[in-house]
Amino acid sequence: MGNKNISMAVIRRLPKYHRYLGDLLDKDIQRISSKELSDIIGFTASQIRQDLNNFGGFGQQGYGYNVEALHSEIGKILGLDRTYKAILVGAGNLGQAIANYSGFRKAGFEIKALFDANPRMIGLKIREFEVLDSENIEEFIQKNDIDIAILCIPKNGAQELMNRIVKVGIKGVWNFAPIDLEVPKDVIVENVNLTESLFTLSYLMKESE
Amino acid sequence: MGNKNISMAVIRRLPKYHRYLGDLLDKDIQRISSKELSDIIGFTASQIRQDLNNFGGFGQQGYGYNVEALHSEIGKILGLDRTYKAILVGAGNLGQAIANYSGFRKAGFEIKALFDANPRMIGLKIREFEVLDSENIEEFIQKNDIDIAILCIPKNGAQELMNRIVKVGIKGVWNFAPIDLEVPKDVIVENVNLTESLFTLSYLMKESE
DNA sequence: TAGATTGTTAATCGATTAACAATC
DNA sequence: TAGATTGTTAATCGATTAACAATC
Repeated sequence: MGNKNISMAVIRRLPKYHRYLGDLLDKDIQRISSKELSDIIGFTASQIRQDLNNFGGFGQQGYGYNVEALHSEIGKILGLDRTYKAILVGAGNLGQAIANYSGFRKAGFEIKALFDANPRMIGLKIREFEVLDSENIEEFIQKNDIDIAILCIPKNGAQELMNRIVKVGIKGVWNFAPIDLEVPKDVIVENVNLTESLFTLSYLMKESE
Repeated sequence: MGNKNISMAVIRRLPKYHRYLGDLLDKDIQRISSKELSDIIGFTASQIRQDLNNFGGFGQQGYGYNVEALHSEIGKILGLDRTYKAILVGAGNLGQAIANYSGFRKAGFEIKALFDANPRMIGLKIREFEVLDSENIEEFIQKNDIDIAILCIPKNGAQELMNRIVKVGIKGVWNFAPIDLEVPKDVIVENVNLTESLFTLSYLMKESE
């Protein structure tokens, strides 16, 4: 188990630090102060220093932070230095888009297979994958030591599928189904709820009129 | 301009209330107390009552809340009772998935056209849409009174496109490009950053080991 | 009426910001 | 060394939770 209790607010800022530091690296910028980073990322310098100091003293007084070192450290904190084996369930439009999404492999998530319950999808070739029958998902997970499932399925049946795959050892889920899944506490679920995002946009647009 | 200052934390819970109330409605449940809702949605009863009371006294002492009325009220608060005209830019895998996504029309967002800059995409038929040339985007926005743009494009060029469409009156953006866009303060941007979500999953999985 | 549950105020908790001594 | 900027403690701000009078 990891560090002291890091709040969710801090955790969700980490990928942003990583992205901005990557941008700086692309521009061959070698050092940056919390003040300068504040100017481009939009968090206060104080918050940036607090956030980083949850994980270690990465800076140097009078100098600031070394961009490359900090980028690499945050990468490690995010776990980008290891790999996970994943399967994707639900090979519809969204599933195919995610399967084609390359940012994935970069984060160390290797998709090993695509599954679908629809007979018309099974056997189809998508990218390097043949779509497999969801019936056989437990067997595949066990044989191939899969850690993660990406769920791009409708909410109906999602919890049942979840129960099945958790039973055979799935430890993390990237969930695009619009449902809050119940899982044992050692299983991590990260939700991407497009409808909630869209409704938020709707609210804010209404408010800004 | 809308109500008193509602915090982002509250706003992001509203779509969840709406979804759970919709589920209850489907089950023909007519009334619910903040305590019962707390049990299924996972927020405290106190928080639920605080949240709702930002917008009005929708409950009744000794009774609770009428599910149908509350669902409808939150729908109105979210702006689901009006429609917006939208275009989608970037007709790649993700763009096509979004264009096929029906939750959309339900939220009152009507996609009027798909745009792409890639000559090989232009002219393709996707669903009921022919993919149009991004070159002509300003003209289309003005002629058709478009309010919203859905951006499913790479980060390179995203800011430039943003500048162009803001100039001709776009008021909201659902942004899937992994970049924080600069916009005038009366333009709303709602980001969906898949990489940030994935990195968060990566972090949490590492931590739970 | 008695019981239930809201709406709302007050208390607590946690996150953000400010300040500054330490130190490169 | 003098100047800059961190790491960290203290102060502030905001969000969540608790409590309870109002009332259906």
